[in-house]
Amino acid sequence: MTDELNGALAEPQMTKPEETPPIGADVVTDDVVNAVGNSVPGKVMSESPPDWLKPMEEDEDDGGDGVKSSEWIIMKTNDDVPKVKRGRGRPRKGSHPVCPKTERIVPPLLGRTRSSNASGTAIPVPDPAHTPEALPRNLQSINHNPISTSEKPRLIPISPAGGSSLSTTPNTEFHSPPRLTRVTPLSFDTSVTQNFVHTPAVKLGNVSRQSVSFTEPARDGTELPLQLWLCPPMEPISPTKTQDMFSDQIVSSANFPGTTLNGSVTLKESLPLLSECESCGCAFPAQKIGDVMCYGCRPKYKKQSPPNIVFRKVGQDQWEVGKTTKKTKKHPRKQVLKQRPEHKKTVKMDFVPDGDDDDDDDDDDDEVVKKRSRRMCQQCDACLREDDCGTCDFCVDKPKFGGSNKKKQKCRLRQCKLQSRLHGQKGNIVEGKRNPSLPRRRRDEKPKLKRRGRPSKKQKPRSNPWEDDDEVYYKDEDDKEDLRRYKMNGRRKGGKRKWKYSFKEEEEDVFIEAVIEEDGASNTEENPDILANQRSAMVSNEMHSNTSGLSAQGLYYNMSGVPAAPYVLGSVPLCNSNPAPMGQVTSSLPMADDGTQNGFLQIEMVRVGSPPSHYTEAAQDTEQHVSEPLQEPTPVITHIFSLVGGENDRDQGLMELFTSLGQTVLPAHWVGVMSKGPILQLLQCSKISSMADTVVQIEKGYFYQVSVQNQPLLLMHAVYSRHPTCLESVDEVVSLLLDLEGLGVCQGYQNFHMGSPREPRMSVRAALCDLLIPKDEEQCPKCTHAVEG
DNA sequence: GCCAACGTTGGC
DNA sequence: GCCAACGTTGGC
Repeated sequence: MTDELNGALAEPQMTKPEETPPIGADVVTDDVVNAVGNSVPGKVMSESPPDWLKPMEEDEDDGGDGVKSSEWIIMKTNDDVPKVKRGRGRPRKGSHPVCPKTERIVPPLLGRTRSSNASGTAIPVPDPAHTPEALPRNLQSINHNPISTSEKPRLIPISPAGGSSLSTTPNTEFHSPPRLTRVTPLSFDTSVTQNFVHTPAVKLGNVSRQSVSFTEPARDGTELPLQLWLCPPMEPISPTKTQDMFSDQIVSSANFPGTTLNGSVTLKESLPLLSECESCGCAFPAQKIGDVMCYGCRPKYKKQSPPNIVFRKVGQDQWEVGKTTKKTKKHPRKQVLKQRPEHKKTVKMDFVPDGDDDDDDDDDDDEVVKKRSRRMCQQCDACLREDDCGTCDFCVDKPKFGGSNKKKQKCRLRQCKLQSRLHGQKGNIVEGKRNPSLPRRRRDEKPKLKRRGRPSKKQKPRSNPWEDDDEVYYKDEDDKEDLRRYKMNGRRKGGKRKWKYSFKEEEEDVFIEAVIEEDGASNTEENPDILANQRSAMVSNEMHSNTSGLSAQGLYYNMSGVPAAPYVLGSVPLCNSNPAPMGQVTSSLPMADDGTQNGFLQIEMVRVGSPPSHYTEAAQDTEQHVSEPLQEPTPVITHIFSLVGGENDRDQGLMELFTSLGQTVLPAHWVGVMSKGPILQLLQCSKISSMADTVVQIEKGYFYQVSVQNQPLLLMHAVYSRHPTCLESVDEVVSLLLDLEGLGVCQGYQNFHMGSPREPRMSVRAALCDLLIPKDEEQCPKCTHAVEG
């Protein structure tokens, strides 16, 4: 996934459509000689495979299992006071005590779901807000077939020779990131939930963009398009309520450490819901006022299962149930209650002495007890996720996905966001209060006889960590080249700016979270409490079912501006897990090029249906920390503001037009982007728009070009005749956009002569396809004739 | 400091 | 014994 992003980002600069090779997994090319010459590429792009070609809905097991009682174990201290302590060891699936699993994700045909229905005596206490019934959307489509999930995992179909993971093969569908099926652990605000109906990604997520033809924007009964239309670009729809919630340090209701949209960012403000554990000193996500201990240290009296084990002390730390006592091999004092009633009545205690315990190694025990849970906050959606994505590098490394198990790491989508976040702040946390998820060898720790970790051997040179992904995802040289180009942008050798990507998933959206780290030159970094070196961008998902154009293009447009220097302004939502090119755009934010903000990227993720926020001030604040607002579900839109200077690409006229467009209410979901060239691009970012794949590029001299799915609209197209040759004013631009909104994309025709009968039949287009046709038509005359011919 | 690699551990 | 993945190590 990341690599696909990389590839999308790797485009060094904006190119004209005819120069842009088709990008997308659902695109096939046909070597049809183009008779028009230069104005039309020699390849005809086809539409995405129709829905009937796509794989069946992914499987899902019952998903109804709840907390395992063994996860919460009865502790006994020397005082004979039973305590409840969370079990050590690898967290078992479906065992989260706070937020019982309600759904799970199974990568299509990839996810192997381990049995998670082990008997447990604890009765999960489902949060009503977490139950599927509370979901604002229908979960029927994401129910999984338990039969299928019991199958052994299938190997990831490697891209065929000569084809990259981006290329179009039916198998690439199987690479598609899993559609999120898990219920967000966040508390649903009813009003907010209702607002989600504005989100096309939610309501119409599975609707093929090509099959949706709207004669009016709000066919689904929501007022989304109108509302968005009325929402000026200067006011991105952003949860002001969230801002208010974070405006002070009062922990309100969210379960998650949210991110603040506020400008000033201190450590606590950047993680406004983090509190400091009184027990271990670690930062932890407070759930309510008064939470003083982290999840691991907090007693779980309310959650404990009824005791069903009789303990008998047989040693200093050994507690026995039944006949045998199995001592731990390596860590006699680091024992975990292990309930295996069926065959081994062995109990190992997760022994956490209380304050009166005479064990002089309390600290060790505490540390050990938390070891296994250090990496999990147990509350974020990543921790709650139970299935591997099957596509990240760690998943690919897994043997079940055909990997070599070198990395032995958890799926990226399942890696705790909080811990990841804290990890990024460890430098700002004073010693002694650092995050316990960050293991550190003690100075006085004796080296073990047998060294762990990587053996001291010469490794093959590895330029950077992404190289591994390179090997995984990019099977042809073109893609590798893309990746290399991305690397140049993404992680400069000079070290001034570095991009890090992590996966993020919320609701049906799976994102790549891009974090830019400034290695210097940031005065905000001098403040240890300011996390100015991290700026998050919710970039995109759908790395595998990337589409022909706009998804990648949108990515490119946005991200390329960061290291390169265009003026990337506006919100470009990048798609959700549905195979649509783009997500939903609610607004755009043109910003003046401010030299004082040189070098910063500012990004804000905006939710559809949320009240608008006011950007004017925030945009001026270079310390604004923006990232995923975990406290609310359904992130759909991001704002990416590049403040990088770009004098070379400055074109006064285009900039003026760009600025004017930013001050104008453009037709819904159209976003202006200034890119290198300079080229002013107008993107239709709504995936449900018939113009989802359409880009209008205005170059110097205001000449413009329309491209659809990376193919230029032929100059003979009637659209050009209806508008002036140059779009010099906002009115002309808007007029064009409105005109385009009345059009749809030609669906092409199915070529029944292609491939074997077993292969999916792809739609292709005639060489001179009109691309844009009236909405009520499916094919342009050329494609119609091609069928008849 | 990051991270690939891998020993190791817990769950099953 | 297998699997998942945590924690550690050392190369870079």
